[in-house]
Parts: sequence; C-alpha cells; structure tokens
Amino acid sequence: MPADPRASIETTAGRSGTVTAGSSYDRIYAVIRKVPRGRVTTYGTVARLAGLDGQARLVGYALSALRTGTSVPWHRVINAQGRLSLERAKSGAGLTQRMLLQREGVVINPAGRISLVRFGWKVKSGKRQAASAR
DNA sequence: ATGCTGACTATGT
DNA sequence: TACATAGCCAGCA
Repeated sequence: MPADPRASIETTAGRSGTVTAGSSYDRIYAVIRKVPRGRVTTYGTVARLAGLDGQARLVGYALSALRTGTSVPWHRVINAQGRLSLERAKSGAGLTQRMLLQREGVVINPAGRISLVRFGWKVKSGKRQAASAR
C-alpha cells in the first residue's frame, strides 16, 4: 500500500498521448485515461499498454494511490475475472465503483461480474479477444 | 538493508 | 467455483 498521499498523486499523466518518461504510475494513469466511457479494462491490460507487461499488481497499487476527485477513471479498471477488486478490499470504495460503472451503462451481473466480452475496452492495436469478440 | 503487504494474474488441486 | 502458490513492484517500518 502506497501510503504516501502526496507523493504518488495522479498529476503528470495529463496528456492522452504517449508517455515515454516519468514513473510507472504516470504511464499507468495515462493509459487508464484512454479508456472510453461505458467501457472497462483489466489491470493486466493496463499494465501491458503502459509498457509494464506482467505487472498487473503494480497497476492496482498505482490506483490505490489516487485521491478522491482524480481525473483518472479508475472505476473502469476491474480484474481479469470481470469483478471489482475493490469489493474484496477493505475500503468501501467498491460501492462507489459499482455506482460509477452503472451510471455509464456498464451492466454488472447478479453474480457481481461484468462481461468483458461486451464491455471490455477494445484497443486498436489488436491484442486480445481477436475473434468471437462481441 | 531486510521484510511485509497490497485495487493482480495464471495455474494447479 | 473456491482456495493455495508463485511471480513481480514500490513504499514504509
């Protein structure tokens, strides 16, 4: 847990373009800002797009450092199982995330899961879900 | 400097 | 479907 609210804020990642320098967190935030409204993506995907392939965990840590009112759409990031990791976490932010997603039209199944096939963010540079996408 | 922990994921039982 | 394990990173005691 990051634990230092003033150190790892979001800031920097402001641009929606390519972030070649800066900390890993900055690159992570930059990627998440590209996720369109009404879509969701996973920690692992964000990690890869940020050039941190295989470091899904780091993405989660980066998001935990965000503060209320951040311009980063953190709620659009869910785990590979299509569930909200926050629900399982201590923080009660799970409800907030759920609310924000529903407000964008993202449907959460009765089991508390989201269909990545339907709401998953599709990146142009083809990568995942090549076929049978829907 | 060493150890622990946490918004993850893939794999095996 | 649920639980256990092992990688992997960064920040703090």
